[in-house]
Amino acid sequence: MAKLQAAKAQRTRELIVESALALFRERGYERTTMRAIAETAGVSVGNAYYYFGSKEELVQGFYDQLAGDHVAAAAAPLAASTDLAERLRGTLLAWLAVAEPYHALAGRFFAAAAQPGNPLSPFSAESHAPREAEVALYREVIEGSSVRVAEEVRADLPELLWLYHLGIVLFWVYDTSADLRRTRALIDRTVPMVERLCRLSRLRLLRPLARQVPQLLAELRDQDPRTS
Amino acid sequence: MAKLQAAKAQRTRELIVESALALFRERGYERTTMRAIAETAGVSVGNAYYYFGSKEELVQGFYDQLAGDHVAAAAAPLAASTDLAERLRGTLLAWLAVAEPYHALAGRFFAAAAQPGNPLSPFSAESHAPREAEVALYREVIEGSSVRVAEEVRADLPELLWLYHLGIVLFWVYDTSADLRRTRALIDRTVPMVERLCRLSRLRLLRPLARQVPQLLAELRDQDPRTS
DNA sequence: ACTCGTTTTTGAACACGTTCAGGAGAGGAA
DNA sequence: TTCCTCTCCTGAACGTGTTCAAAAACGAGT
Repeated sequence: MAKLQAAKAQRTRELIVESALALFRERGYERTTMRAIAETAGVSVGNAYYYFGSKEELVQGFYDQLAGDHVAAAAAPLAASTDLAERLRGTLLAWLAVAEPYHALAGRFFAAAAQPGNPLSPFSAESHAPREAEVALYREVIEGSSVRVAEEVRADLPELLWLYHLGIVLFWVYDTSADLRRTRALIDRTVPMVERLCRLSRLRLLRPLARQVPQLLAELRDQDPRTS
Repeated sequence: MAKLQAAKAQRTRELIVESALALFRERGYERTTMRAIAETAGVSVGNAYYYFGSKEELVQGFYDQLAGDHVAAAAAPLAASTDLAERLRGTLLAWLAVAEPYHALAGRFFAAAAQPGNPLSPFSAESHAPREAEVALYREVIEGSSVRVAEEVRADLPELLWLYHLGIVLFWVYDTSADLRRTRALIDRTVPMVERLCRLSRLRLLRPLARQVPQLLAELRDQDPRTS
């Protein structure tokens, strides 16, 4: 059966990503060699390149894993409350916990992602899967809450929250404060603002503004070459 | 005389930077090898490494040259008007013209600079010289204008304008529109806003806000490891 | 069981950034 | 001139990311 072979290939692939991430965490990105990754995974260098086009492409595997871990870690806070602010805060803090071991690597990864057209960009076609996972998570954050948002923004709100999440991540990348105090402060300060914005979106006064949101998003989407 | 030797060394140094930049423009950063740079400059690879610690350090030379060219190119518009908006616009457009040949490289350079702690960051100690040249240029933009700004921000305004300049540059890096139409539009749209802010800074009503500016700048300065 | 095409794996080879032990040359002191 | 020292320069060698031709493993059809 072809199933068995495919499963073994999948396992090899995972083994390589796992080895890479472990070594990255241990020694950092630059000081981890492809030879070391291959050896740790018990495969040849060439085999690693069969699955991943480059060393940087291994980071894509990191994104996938991180998104998965985030969804799993957010389950507890999401089960605990229907208050939008609490759900949002819990989800962001869950990400912080999950990403913590990679904080030292984040600068290197972010720098690569910052390059226009780089596949590691969270907006790239290559990042489609983890991006959709995150957006779906934020959809869950909203839909499981007691807040009702304006019709005009409902469809786009999950994506907007994900962009907000990206903003927090950007701050986190540069945050060298002990125990990420400054990032936590940013979350605590901004989550209530976001929640209030969601609530107020239904106010008649703000409807015209709300109506502009999808347009703005559409315009932004035209700028980068993301497929989805 | 030691002067002669030093002059020759300086010339070699320049030769290497010039060769590097020419090749970077021609083939891009990655596809330019240190061997090619050395050969074009007529020196050995080791000699290039005598002057520059790494390939990336050559980019520092690019910053220096760019800042110098920018100051030179801004002289004409600065001589032509005392209107702050025109002076600012002229200075920004001069930068656009000077930087144009490097637009394709900018993404790569920016990505490196985005890495926390990277010497290529415009805020780093290593970028001190070009940063000061740019800040001085914006001081000239203000002081040669007819606008009088509030006492509270006068000292910091050149640096603030430089930060505004950096914002434009960031946009420019990602701008793929024909003839940089979108960046030009951004300049045209924001220059009047900046000018108005400068004028209004003397309004009694805005003084308390103006007073917070130096504090905010000081706080920001604490965040990054820049020396000056 | 044999064959054939496909997927997976190997490891040597290559190109490039970087290092280093040492050589060449200039300037100053005797 | 001769010697010393310091700056400038050389090119071979090393480590690392990446490629590639060939082998091995696998699955399906006969």
